[in-house]
Amino acid sequence: MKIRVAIAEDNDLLAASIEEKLCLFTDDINFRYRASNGKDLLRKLEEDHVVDTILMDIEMPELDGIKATEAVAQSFPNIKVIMLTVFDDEDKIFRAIQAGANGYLLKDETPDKILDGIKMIMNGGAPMSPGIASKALDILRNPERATETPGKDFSLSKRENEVLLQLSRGLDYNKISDNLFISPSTVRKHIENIYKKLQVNNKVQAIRKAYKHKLL
Amino acid sequence: MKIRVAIAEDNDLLAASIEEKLCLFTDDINFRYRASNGKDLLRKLEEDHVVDTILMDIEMPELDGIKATEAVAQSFPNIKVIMLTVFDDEDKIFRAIQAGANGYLLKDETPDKILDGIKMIMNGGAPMSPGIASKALDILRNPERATETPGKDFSLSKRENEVLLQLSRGLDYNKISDNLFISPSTVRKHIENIYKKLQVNNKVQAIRKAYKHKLL
DNA sequence: TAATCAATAAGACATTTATCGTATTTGGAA
DNA sequence: TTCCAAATACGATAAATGTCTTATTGATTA
Repeated sequence: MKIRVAIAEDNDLLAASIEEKLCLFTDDINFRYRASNGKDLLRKLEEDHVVDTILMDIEMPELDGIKATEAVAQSFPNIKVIMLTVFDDEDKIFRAIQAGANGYLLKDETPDKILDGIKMIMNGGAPMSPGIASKALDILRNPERATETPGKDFSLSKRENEVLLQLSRGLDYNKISDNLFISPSTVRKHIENIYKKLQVNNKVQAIRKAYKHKLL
Repeated sequence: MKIRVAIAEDNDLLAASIEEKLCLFTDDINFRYRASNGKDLLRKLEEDHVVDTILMDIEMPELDGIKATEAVAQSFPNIKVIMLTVFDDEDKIFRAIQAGANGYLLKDETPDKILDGIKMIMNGGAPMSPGIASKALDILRNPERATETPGKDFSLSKRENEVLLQLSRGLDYNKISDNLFISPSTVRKHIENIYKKLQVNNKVQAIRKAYKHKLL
């Protein structure tokens, strides 16, 4: 079966050229659609998420490739993301991988290398341009660098932390309000504020994020 | 302020005697109520959870002290539980502590020791009869023993595990159904079955339990 | 002193969840 | 081959949750 691919790239010419080259090169690939930015991509995925791999540019208006990758990994864990970009600095690589990218190729890669990458990623591999791979290893050698993500400060208030703790125990609003001696309305408001601060919109996501950032 | 105490004990005479002795002995204690079994206790707590400490017997009809302790720790994490019982075998001690008991006293303890225990527990201590304490240490010395709880087999099916994984990522039913290519109804049914098998009744509890037992 | 912020509380509304019951299909075990 | 568990699916209903708005109080700070 053909591998279904989508591409997120704001430069029309470049997107068309990649698409064209890949299609000329093989017929193992089924190009589903192209999005011109992260927001566009997410919108299209909501309608038609039946895609195996996304070629993702980093620099895009509206919503950049890293944030988009984060959203894709969150909502569609089955979809593999290959960053396809001109940037090769450690920071970008690191952040892309943290966001959930499964591969990282440079745009000057030849079409057959890109095709290899797509196939590799479908087999659970992690395609990377040579330069990228070694930088990735550099990052791995310095675990302090990798440890800088957690411990982020969302400045939850004391009360919010208490509520969060109770939330994480699986209690509902009423039980929490009983335990903290405040009204259910207040519990709701606290939770609403917690969601805003953590940028999530349900309990499980809040707890996950809190764990990840060592708030729990 | 007086310490509010409840007692769960199926033997009328014994319960009355403990209550009487403690009240005679001091006026630091405010006896709220007595329950004659675990179910009764939980019912009374639902109405009036404003209790600081519960003296809990292990052997009780309807719902035993260990299960009741589990339920209390789950729903009212603020309430401290002191097991007050004649059993001193390692297994009971271990399971009581696992269930969330904060102290473990033998029934032949003198009233003033019990009173000490109640005060100690309110200060974050862990009152234990001497024999119990050393057995508790024995258990701690054998971590394998302590590790026997997890890894329990809830025999979730393959599909149920997949659903559980998605649940743990904070996805809602629709997203999960998209990702697994099944209808939302089916996702709901799977989750219903997961809840039954894990004996929980919401997402967060399911995820907690799954983590605890290494299903995730 | 005025401006903020944390904590409290409530109402309204749409959406999501949790719990039932019921039913069909399918692959493997007895 | 019959039986069963697992996976699929739908409907109904009540409860819980998520989102928004508005408002009061007390503490802190600019």
